Amino acid sequence: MGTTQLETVPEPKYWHLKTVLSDALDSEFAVGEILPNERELAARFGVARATLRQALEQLELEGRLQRRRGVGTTVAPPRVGVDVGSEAGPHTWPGAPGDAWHTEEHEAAPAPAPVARMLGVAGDAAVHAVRRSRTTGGQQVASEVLYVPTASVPGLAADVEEEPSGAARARAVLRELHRLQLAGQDRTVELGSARADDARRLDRLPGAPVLVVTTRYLADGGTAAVSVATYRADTCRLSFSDTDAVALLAS
Amino acid sequence: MGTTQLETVPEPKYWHLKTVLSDALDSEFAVGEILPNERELAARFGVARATLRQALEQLELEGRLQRRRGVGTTVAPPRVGVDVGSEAGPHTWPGAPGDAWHTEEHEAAPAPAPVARMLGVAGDAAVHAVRRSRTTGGQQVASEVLYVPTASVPGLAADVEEEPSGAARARAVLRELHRLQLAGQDRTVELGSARADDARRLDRLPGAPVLVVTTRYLADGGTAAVSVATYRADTCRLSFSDTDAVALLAS
DNA sequence: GAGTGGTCTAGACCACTGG
DNA sequence: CAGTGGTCTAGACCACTCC
Repeated sequence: MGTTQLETVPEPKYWHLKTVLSDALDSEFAVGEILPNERELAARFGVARATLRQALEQLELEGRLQRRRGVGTTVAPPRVGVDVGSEAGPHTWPGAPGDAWHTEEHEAAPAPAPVARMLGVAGDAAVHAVRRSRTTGGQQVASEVLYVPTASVPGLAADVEEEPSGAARARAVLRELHRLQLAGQDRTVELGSARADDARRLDRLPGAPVLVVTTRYLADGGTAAVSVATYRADTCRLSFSDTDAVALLAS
Repeated sequence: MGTTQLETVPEPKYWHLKTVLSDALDSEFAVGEILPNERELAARFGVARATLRQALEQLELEGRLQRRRGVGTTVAPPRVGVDVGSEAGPHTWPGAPGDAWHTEEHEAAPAPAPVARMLGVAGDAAVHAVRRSRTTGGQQVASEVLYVPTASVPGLAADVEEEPSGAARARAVLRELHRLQLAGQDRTVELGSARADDARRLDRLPGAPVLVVTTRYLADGGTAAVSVATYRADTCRLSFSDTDAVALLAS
């Protein structure tokens, strides 16, 4: 037979396409530049649009491309590193002076089931939900909800609920939380997909990939609060530098 | 007009389908159970198979489902938490006694460009590449390559290169690395897609979503080694517990 | 060989952005 | 309004697993 190669694993078209595009991105395009539209790219490579889109999806997942409906596909800047491990020194409460977040909203509502379990409260018990957001370089990169059981803020004046501004109520909850002695914290990171509300806030479509950082704040031998922060997975690189290392690099 | 609802945002079919399936998964299926095949599910919901697949993809990304070619779609167990922050106590070298990894292979080759930059070596300079793997509950969850510049292991006997067993060579490199004083480390986490070789090792298809953990090991005021570990994003939840917190919870 | 998920096609229409 | 990416369809064939 005339077979010149033993094709042990026939590479899918979209996979090959991805590497070709990736190389082209490195050599022929500048950050922010607009690519030809999908119909033209598909024609140029001789594939169906769906196949081309499969390759673009991968590249977007890797943070190489940014696609926006009605606009086009652009070359994405390198991912930004966002500090998660030592925002304002280790072992500080959220909302401590100098942290990277903007306090936005407050609501009293039941926590999601897994969070309620971590807090050790009933699934239908109302807790304080403080929403915060984080921006880097003018871009919104994360959206967070901090769940604080009422038991963690016993001194909170009842009349703050009357306060019309959500941000003011939120700050009051944080202030009260800071009275507790923080004993430690405990973080997990996992992949998720953006719910509709987070997606809107992060300027993405529902289902967009996000990195979910769940932090448990420990005090008094129990869990005093839990925060769930969702970061844009396409544009962010989470950084967990330990403080010794940071000092060392700076020196 | 007779419009009963203001449809501000018409929900895509696959998105609605996802929530329906997600609820069904919670209430009607047990972990490990096999779902009806894609053609039947599509018919049952009255959508094209591609649309059904879009919903399944999302659920797989969230770790709710597991799909295997030639076998079927099964309900996935909850994600396993894998400790990344304090494997064998903080500030220990990789390969220290008691860590969670299995040392497998060694190769002398140039490091990828970004790693070479971090190490401060030329892009084409050969470095030691030590491959390790990590399993949890019989399942391979991560695959790692540790890059060690020759300058970090000056005492390494030249004749280890003759050693036929890759694992033995790898262990020799680690042993020599442990002679250095570890000053600190610095970690980042980002989303990536599995390259062909990692995909095979992790029993996934190329392009599968992975969490890439890059660790920089600092010694002597510089970067002594860099490790790049890829974790299965569908089955893993990375945990960065600080040691105080662990002690507190155990007590 | 039968049945599964994975890839691919060629088309259509929709939602959104911008001039 | 024209042009973009996002959704959806109905079909085909392929690669893989297991009996």
